[in-house]
Amino acid sequence: MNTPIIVAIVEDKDDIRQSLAILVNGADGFVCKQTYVNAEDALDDLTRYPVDVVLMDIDLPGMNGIECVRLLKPRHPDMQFMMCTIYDEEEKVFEALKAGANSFILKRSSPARLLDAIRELHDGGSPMSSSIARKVVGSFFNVPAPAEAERNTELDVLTPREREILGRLSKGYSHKEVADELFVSPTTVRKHIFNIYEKLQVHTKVAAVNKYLGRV
Amino acid sequence: MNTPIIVAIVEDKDDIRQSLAILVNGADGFVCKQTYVNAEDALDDLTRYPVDVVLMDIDLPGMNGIECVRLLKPRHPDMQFMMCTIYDEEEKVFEALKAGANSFILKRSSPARLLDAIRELHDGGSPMSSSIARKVVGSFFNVPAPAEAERNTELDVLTPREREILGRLSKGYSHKEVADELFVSPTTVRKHIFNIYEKLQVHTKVAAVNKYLGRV
DNA sequence: AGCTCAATACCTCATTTGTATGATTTTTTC
DNA sequence: GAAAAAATCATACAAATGAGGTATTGAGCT
Repeated sequence: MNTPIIVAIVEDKDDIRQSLAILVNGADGFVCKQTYVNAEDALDDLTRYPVDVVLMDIDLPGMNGIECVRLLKPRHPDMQFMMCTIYDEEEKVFEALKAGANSFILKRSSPARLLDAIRELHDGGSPMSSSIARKVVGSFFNVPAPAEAERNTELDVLTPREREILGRLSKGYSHKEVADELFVSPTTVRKHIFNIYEKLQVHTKVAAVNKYLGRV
Repeated sequence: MNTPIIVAIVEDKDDIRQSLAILVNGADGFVCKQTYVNAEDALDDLTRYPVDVVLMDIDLPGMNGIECVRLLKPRHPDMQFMMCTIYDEEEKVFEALKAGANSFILKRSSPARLLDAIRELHDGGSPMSSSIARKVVGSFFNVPAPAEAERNTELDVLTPREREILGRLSKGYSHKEVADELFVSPTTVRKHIFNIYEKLQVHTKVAAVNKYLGRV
């Protein structure tokens, strides 16, 4: 390794901060000489002496980690911020990303994964714990978030064919359009739809589609 | 051991497809019995026989992988799609995620990383190669709420009354039910709905509701 | 004072849809 | 191989819907 990646750590809990520092310093290609127990100290010091990567705890006494990033990022756009948190709270994730954080990982990640992540971050990537990535992807693109295992079990009572038809109804297709696309008679489609209504306990397309898209 | 994760592979190149299948089947807790050389076959078969996780190549002959996801995802919201690609092209990433893809990894990922990713995906995460995550994060605050802004402008052409009525349609109400609730005649409601259709350029309730709920 | 637009309301017509009943053929499952 | 489930199609009727046009009222703007 030629020049090592210079890392700073902002974390109020002594044991975690020291473990992280030991981990980073013990690994080849990484150096951590700057650690801070609060955001105010970090802000002051990192403004003057920037580093490559900052591991930033979110929940800090006084100013929180997100606010600290918001202030530091504009001053040193090249400095990469990796938010470290215990919980993948949705709001915090977005707030942090908007503030300019580049990466977001859960503290329960393995040491090896953490070091990988630091390197990826330094190389221009945005490593994220996958559960956090799900939130980002889901909300940003308005994708129906299935996530939970206990989602619409109601739809399980539908047959594959019924789901197929319902999928097309959800796009605003008429009976006839569905029939044409599936190469069956409109009567058949209507029969299927009728069966779907019975199973889902609804009486209109919109209501059925709402259930289908989990909008109930 | 618990139930294995059922995986399907859509990939036109024989060697890659077979390697992937061997990798998946060779690992503990994974099973892959369904592989497809094109999107059309996958679409047809997976509609009827859904699996847990689909590894989807983007560049396929005929229909591409993104289009395939767009069609399959609404039918089986629980099915998880992992896009596999060689390049991290920005547009494709967004397009795929908007289409409903849950995960996005580069083909050069290691076998171990791939298997990890499949498991994380199945557990509700959205594993992404960090270079791809960077693009997602980047656009996150570059373009402040693009989807919402776009959706809103479309709905802005509607009058408050029209939005009120559309909101009730989105709950599956009939003309008459809306009329009763708003204390106006059904004819009026129909006129409003007609105007809404004209403004939103649609011809059915479901299509209008889709626009209203930003599911276009 | 004149203009525009939203909201209200009615009429007509053709089409779509929801409901019901019944039947045949595949496919799945036991 | 029999039973159950799914998919197919037909006919029929009443209600809901989509597409046109027309008209009155009141609010807001110039």
